[in-house]
Amino acid sequence: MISSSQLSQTMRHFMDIVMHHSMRERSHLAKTVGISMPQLGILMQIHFHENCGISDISDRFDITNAAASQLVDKLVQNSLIQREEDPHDRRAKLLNLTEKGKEFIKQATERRYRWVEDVAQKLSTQEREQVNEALNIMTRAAQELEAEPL
Amino acid sequence: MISSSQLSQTMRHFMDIVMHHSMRERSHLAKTVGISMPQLGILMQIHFHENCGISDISDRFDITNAAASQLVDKLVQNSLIQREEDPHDRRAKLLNLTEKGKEFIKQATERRYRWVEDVAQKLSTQEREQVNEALNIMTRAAQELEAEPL
DNA sequence: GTATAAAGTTAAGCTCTCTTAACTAAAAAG
DNA sequence: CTTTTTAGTTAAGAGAGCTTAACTTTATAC
Repeated sequence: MISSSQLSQTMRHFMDIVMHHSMRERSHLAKTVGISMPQLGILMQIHFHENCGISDISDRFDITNAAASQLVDKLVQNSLIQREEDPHDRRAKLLNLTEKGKEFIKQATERRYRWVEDVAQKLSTQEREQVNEALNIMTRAAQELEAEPL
Repeated sequence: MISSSQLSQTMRHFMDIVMHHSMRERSHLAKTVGISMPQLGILMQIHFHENCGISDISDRFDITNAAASQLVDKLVQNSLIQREEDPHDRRAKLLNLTEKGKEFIKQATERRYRWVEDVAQKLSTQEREQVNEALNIMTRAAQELEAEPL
């Protein structure tokens, strides 16, 4: 029987590899499209959390509202996101990806997709089955955790 | 039977979550210790590739040798890494973590460890077994891929 | 053995991020 | 209805990263 901490070890190892690879992709991508890493971070945040506001961003990245506002402004000027007034609270803003922004995220994801495809290619049919099931289990667990109160 | 692209989809989804979480941890960590994100990236790179040189870093992050040299210098001044001459090629440098640097990486990993522990906690015994096996398969595949010629 | 290439460093200057401080406007509280 | 929070913006300035350009030192090529 496997312990919870043994599994953590395995996960940690795998995550290290994923992170190491993703970071490279990420900086390379940002560079080719002429967008900075902080801006890319915000773009991803908006991708994950639609209709989020400036404060959500400053919270997430641990920066001031002023900084968040300025970075968001650059993305707006780049037509990657749109910033509209929240009808329910006219102080707040609703940030969302534009079509161009969605296209960008799609391209970004495609890049990583290629690496993932390569990894999947190295597996046997049976292994794929196994891995697929396991990842679904983990994804569900991670999402449940995310949904819990902080 | 599962297709290779179906599996990729699952992997991609999982990776998104891992990335999203890791990025938060990473920037938060960098901030609390007073180190910049680019510097943290280099620290991780040296952690993964011992005895690497300045050029390896400029290649990896797609920056000039000058930039890499300057960033490395800050880490050296911070006693997080050491920079010594390569005895086999006296132009080159061998970059490695100091004890302080290793301790830092350890702490950094511990932080993520906690999240991973939480995810593992949500699984049943049987699921853990399953996930563990699958991650080992993926890790092996990813490492084989990494070892191949670029 | 001279010429060329490679590995790193240093300095000057540009750009970007981020902070503080002062501000506007809307919502909540009293 | 006035006061106080809350959400966000703007401007000025400090600090960090990164680039180009000029340079040193060591290895490689002819």
